[in-house]
This record gives sequence, C-alpha cells and structure tokens, in this order.
Amino acid sequence: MSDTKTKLLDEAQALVQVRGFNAFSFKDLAQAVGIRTPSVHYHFETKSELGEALLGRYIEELEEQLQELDALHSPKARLAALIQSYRSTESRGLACVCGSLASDVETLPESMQRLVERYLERTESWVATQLEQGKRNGDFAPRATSSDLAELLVSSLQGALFLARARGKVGSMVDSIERAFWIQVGGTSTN
Amino acid sequence: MSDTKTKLLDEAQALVQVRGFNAFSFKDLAQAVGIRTPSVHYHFETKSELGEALLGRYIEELEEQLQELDALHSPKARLAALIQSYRSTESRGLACVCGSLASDVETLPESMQRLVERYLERTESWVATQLEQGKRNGDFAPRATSSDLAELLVSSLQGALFLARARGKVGSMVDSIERAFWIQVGGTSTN
DNA sequence: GTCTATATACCGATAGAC
DNA sequence: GTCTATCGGTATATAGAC
Repeated sequence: MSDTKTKLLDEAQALVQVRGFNAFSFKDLAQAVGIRTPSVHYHFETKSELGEALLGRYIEELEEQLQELDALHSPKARLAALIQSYRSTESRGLACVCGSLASDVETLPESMQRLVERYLERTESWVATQLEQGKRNGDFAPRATSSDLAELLVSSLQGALFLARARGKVGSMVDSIERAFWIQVGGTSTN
Repeated sequence: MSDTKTKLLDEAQALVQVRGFNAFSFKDLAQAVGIRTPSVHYHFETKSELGEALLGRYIEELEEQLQELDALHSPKARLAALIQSYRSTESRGLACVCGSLASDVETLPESMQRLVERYLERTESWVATQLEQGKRNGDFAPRATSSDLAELLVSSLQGALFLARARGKVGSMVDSIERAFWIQVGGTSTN
C-alpha cells in the first residue's frame, strides 16, 4: 500500500474517531494529508470505499490484537489488556471507530454496516469466551452469565468513550468501569 | 408553543435519535412536518437554535420524569423504572438524544455541548443518589462504590442503545444489562 | 499521482410576496 | 406563517492536463 494511501487511512480514522463519518469531508482529509481534494479520489473512488477500507484495516488490527492477547497467561490478564486498550483510546480523547460509526449506522452504506456489526460481534464474543474460560478454571466466580457480562462490558466501554468526551471526563471513566467490572466477575480476579 | 413548532421539535428529536444531528437537514425536517424548508427558519432561526430548543425540552422532560420516579417507593423501583425507559427507547430502535449528540459532540456549537453535559451529569448523579439511598436503607449491598456503579449503568445503557441498532439486536441488550446490574448491586435487590 | 477546473447536488440561511 | 426565489458555501465526484 502506498504511503499516501496509508496516511489517508490514518487521518480518516482519526477524523472518524473525533467527528464521526458524516462530519468530515474529503477536503478535511486532503488538508490533513497535504494533497488536494480530488487527489483523494485517486486512492478511494468514493467515500463509501474509503469507509470500507478503513473498517477492513480496523478489523484486521483487532484480529492481530486478539491474537496477541490470547498469548497472555490468564483470562483475567487478557481481559485487563483489552480494557487497557480502551483506556488508551479514552486518554487520547477518541471514540472507538466502530462505536462512532454505530451511532451513525442508519446513514452508512450497507457494506459498512456489515463491517461495523462484525467488529462488535467479534469483540463481544471474544470477551464472552474469556469469561467462560475464567469461570471453568476457577479464576472467576460470576453470578451473571458470561453472555450478559460480555454485553455489559462492551456496551459500557463503548458508551464510556464518547460520554467521557461529552462530559469532559476523559481519563477516568474506563477506570470506573474496570473497577466495577472486576468486582462483578468475582473470584480471585478481585485480588 | 404553536402546533407547528411542537411538531418540528418532535420530528427533529426523532431524526437526531435515528440519524444524529449532522445527518439530518432542514429539508428532511420540513418534509416530515409538511412545510417548505425556509418555513422552518420562521420557528428556529438557525439549526443551533433548534438544537438548543430540542435539548431544553429534553432536559425539562428528564426533570419531570425524575420527579415522577422519586415518588416511587424504593430506590430499586426508581432505578428499575429508569432502566425501563431505556428499554422502551431501545425497542423503538432509537438512541438517547444526548447519547447520539455525545458522539457528535466535537461538531456541536458550545451551547449545545453544555446542555448535553448537563443532561448526562444529571442522570448519572440521580442514579448515584438512588444507589446511596439503597445502600443506607439496606436494600442494596454493592461492593463497588455508588459513583462507579452509576457510571457503569449510564455508560452501558447509552452504549447499548446504539450498539443494539448497529448489531440488529434491538430488544435484548438493555435486558442483559439490567440482569447483570441487579446482581452487581446485590442485597435484597437481587430477589 | 497530483493537479486545476468543473459538474451537480445539497446545505443553512435570507429577501420579500402573499 | 408559509410561500417562491435565490444567495453563498460546501459536499462528493469527474474530466482532463501535467
């Protein structure tokens, strides 16, 4: 992939995470990269195509991240590392790409909707898997189902990322959620 | 307030809850109400003014709702009723107005940003108050702080509303969150 | 690959008739 | 209060020179 194309995806991603898909233009993007507006169309014919490429890469990165996390030694360590990545996003004042796109979902082309859904499903099912493993090996002693807990964690993390910005509380909301979550999970995880 | 003005606010609110503030136009709004685009400007000079009026009314409705909930007999009943209102929003395939606006917050006029923040603060502090009352009177036996739990509940409800639409799971996410939440709260609330 | 110039459509907003 | 007509600006996208 050409250098310019990569820079366009990087800048487009940042714009999505700050302003949302409908609130940035090819002009914004071109200025950020240092080229003229029509030159963007050489790399991505339409805005939909740009969005699809952006999501394709974002999902690839998720898969790579989950593969790295799977190498950690315990379900608790794996979940903690995932939460840490949301904390990092929060501290930079950004939303998750797919959280941001989820709020605009009705206005997105169907191809992008499918990718957003895939990302969210993948994340939540991975979380549920970790919870199940922790329950089986005795690390966790949750009273709620793994499915309910996974939904609670993912919803609250996604919600926290944009509520934090709207409330000027960037840097503390993921902390609150993580504290409450470990208590909820129970077992030795609480140590 | 004139009938047309009320209808404009109603339709604008629905559009915000489905598409977001930046993704609907005065043309969309005028068509929904059955007037021409420039006639909207007679009622609201600018789109910002429309947004402020919308939020003003939405906050008023929140205050009325919380006043009604405060009349219920227990913290648990009050929180359950609040959660029920989010379930109702979810079932209609809508996001919370302020959840939707929170995701576009960087693009909103500052006057609107302040109102969104006020709404979210008010909701969360009300939730925290209920949790504190329940803890004091023995209904709840939470292991997390009321502040952390309030943040978890509000973030997860707001997150769930738009994740539900993006994932085609409208009608079950608030249920999951509520089940996990009552367990987390502990005490007799779990009965 | 990037440019200038342009097409077409839509945006929020205004003027002025009725 | 609502209309038609229109302004200036911006959106995505295309054509064609370099």
